[in-house]
Amino acid sequence: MVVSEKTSKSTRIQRARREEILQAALEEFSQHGFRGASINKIAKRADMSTPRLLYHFRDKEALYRELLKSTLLLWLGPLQMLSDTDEPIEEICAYICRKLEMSRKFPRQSRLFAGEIILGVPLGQAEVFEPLRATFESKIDLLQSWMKSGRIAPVDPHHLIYSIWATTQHYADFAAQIADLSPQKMPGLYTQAEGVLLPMYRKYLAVE
Amino acid sequence: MVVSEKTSKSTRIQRARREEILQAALEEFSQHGFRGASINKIAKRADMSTPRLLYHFRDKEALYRELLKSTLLLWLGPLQMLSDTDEPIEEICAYICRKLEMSRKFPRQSRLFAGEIILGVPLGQAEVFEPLRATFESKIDLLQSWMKSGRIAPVDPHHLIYSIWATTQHYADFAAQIADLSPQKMPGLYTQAEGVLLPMYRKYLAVE
DNA sequence: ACAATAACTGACCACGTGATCAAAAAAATT
DNA sequence: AATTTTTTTGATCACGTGGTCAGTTATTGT
Repeated sequence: MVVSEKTSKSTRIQRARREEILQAALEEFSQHGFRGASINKIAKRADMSTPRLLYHFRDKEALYRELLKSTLLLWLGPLQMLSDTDEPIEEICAYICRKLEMSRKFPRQSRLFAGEIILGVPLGQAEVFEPLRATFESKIDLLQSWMKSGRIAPVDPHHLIYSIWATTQHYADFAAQIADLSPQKMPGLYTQAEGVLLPMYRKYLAVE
Repeated sequence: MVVSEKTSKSTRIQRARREEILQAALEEFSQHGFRGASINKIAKRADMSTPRLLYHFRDKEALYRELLKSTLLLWLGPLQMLSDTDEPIEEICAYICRKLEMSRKFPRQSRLFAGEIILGVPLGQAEVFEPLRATFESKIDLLQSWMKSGRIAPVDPHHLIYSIWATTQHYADFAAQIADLSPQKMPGLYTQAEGVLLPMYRKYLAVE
């Protein structure tokens, strides 16, 4: 029987193999994008034959889709944690820190996500962004409420979030460039980044 | 005779065909990265046969390399224009505007460049960043001189530039995401972006 | 222990890939 | 007009791609 049909019962051996495959797939897809990646090479990386891989995942797209799904969840985590508080500026700073930590800890996932958006859309773009939309819009509302009550400076909330995404993800997505141009080596970079970004947003959002 | 050998004499027909090919190649490479792109499809896009394309460019890599070279030059332009002045903050704001305009006018080039850095490095990364390094470091020096003379607030100049790159390029590279999440449609977005970014950097760099 | 099912293998397929080459057509040079 | 050189074509190549399938081995529940 084919794996994907009986969704409920999944053997531990299934879970194990799938995990190995996903690990290898993350490496390949994040390095070459959907079209540039090869399931043969993914199989080789996971130390198994291609048919064996295809026994656990129906096809290339199913594998990619699953990987992207979990990545999106990971990506969304820090944003979901953003919640109402008395000190919204510190809450936003905490969000920035979480995003920076994501870049540091999961650079491949960040690049996979970036690749999916930058490169042409292999699977329907709506499907990818749909779960993001709801969370995003609720947080936009939250920011606006903070602005209306005068707890942070009034700023276009959409672009505020875009700029936070941009600056934080940049350290994972463009790591190669940054590594080449920075005198400091990678570990210290993230502390420096915090040192620049946090004061910037504190100043920007402070209401005098 | 093969085209690439006689570098000096290039027929007008050569220039014309090469331009057509480069145009099609930009489309393909920016959408799928180096490995994901196909010279057959590039040829089809340029409305010619594959051998014909390969008569004008030795191989896939030569085509990609040339495209990337000109893209890097384009990318570098705005940075090179950054020069010493009495009002360094306005100079930096002008740089931000130039970068935003690049994102608006040349999104495919921006994505090509991003793809080259994010995805694994097909050609030597050093080769790509080498011409960037010199300009970058000289501008770092310029920023530091402004800080020492107290004309802008003292901030890590490297990360300052990274953040500008990130926020401005983001609008081209992640256009799909932004288009999906923004209520406003594309033309107005860049004006809004300016409205957010310029005040932010003005506040951040202002010396009270 | 034994049947049933899950997990895996090796051979194989059609197709797209990047690339080559001899020969023909078109342009440029004389 | 004749000749050389540039440009283009069609056929062809070896190879890697995503994917299938019949048959074999391992694992599981009874």
